[in-house]
Amino acid sequence: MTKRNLTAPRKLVYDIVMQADDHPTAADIIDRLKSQGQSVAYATVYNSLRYLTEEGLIHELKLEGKTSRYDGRGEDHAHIVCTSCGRVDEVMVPPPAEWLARVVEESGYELTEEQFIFKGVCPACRTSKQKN
Amino acid sequence: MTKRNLTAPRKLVYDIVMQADDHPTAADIIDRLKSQGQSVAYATVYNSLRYLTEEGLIHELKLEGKTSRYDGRGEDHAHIVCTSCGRVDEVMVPPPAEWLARVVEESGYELTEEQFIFKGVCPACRTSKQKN
DNA sequence: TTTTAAATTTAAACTGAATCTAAATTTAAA
DNA sequence: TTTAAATTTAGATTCAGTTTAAATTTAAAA
Repeated sequence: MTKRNLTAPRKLVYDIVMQADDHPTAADIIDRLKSQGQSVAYATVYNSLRYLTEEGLIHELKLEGKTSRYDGRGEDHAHIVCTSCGRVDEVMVPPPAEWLARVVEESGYELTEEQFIFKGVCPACRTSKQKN
Repeated sequence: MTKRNLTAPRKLVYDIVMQADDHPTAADIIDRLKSQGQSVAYATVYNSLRYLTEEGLIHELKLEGKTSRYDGRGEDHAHIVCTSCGRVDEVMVPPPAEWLARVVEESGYELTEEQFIFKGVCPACRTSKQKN
């Protein structure tokens, strides 16, 4: 009758995401649970990820492809994806508040979320390519 | 032996995207081709969309869900999605160049593309909801 | 406590967007 | 022409994610 919150499987999933220093997919999370000897059903992982995202405990990222990735860092922030090696980095420079204000003004929307994705070539790939 | 460019099916797909004033999915494009009496294979539409995207003639948008949408407007620009009705609007206020410069500086990446997605509640949904 | 009903977890089937394959076709240039 | 590379096609395949219905767990009332 009462909504439950951080149930056991949800906590397991949450801990995996928080411990990760990359941006794991649902499949990654299942793998890591398995290698810890934990068994959580496929659908439960997805349900848990949806729950955790709705609660704002983690963030869902739609970067390349159809697979969502998850990020446990507290504050919302932009990401940058290397188109050459697929590496994902955090962008810790926040967007200017003034720009956001203008977007709200111009669109008439009430903003609830922003998702900023940059794409480019990371330093390592740039040097390894030398030319162009 | 030579790379072909705007082949017949690619042109058909391109025209559909350019004529659209919404952001059609691949399935939308196939429907519109059919209703014009044109027949283009499913895979060809995807191949054409990939080609057109790589050439920079159109833009691929990953908004909600797993389905890509396509946009024929020339300049790259941000989008805003209504979480209530699903409506998608263009955001014509460009991000401050100074912010982008700082992102380049901080990340060390060479930027090739930006994808900015705002989410929120559109004016129509806000008024229809009245409260909160 | 015990009972009850709602919420959650589970395994397995299903969905649907996108990719892959191999064959057929088209095209550019020799 | 002839040839070889590029493209199109239909259909099979993949795979992330959702749905289903049954089993389980839980909170709170009795």
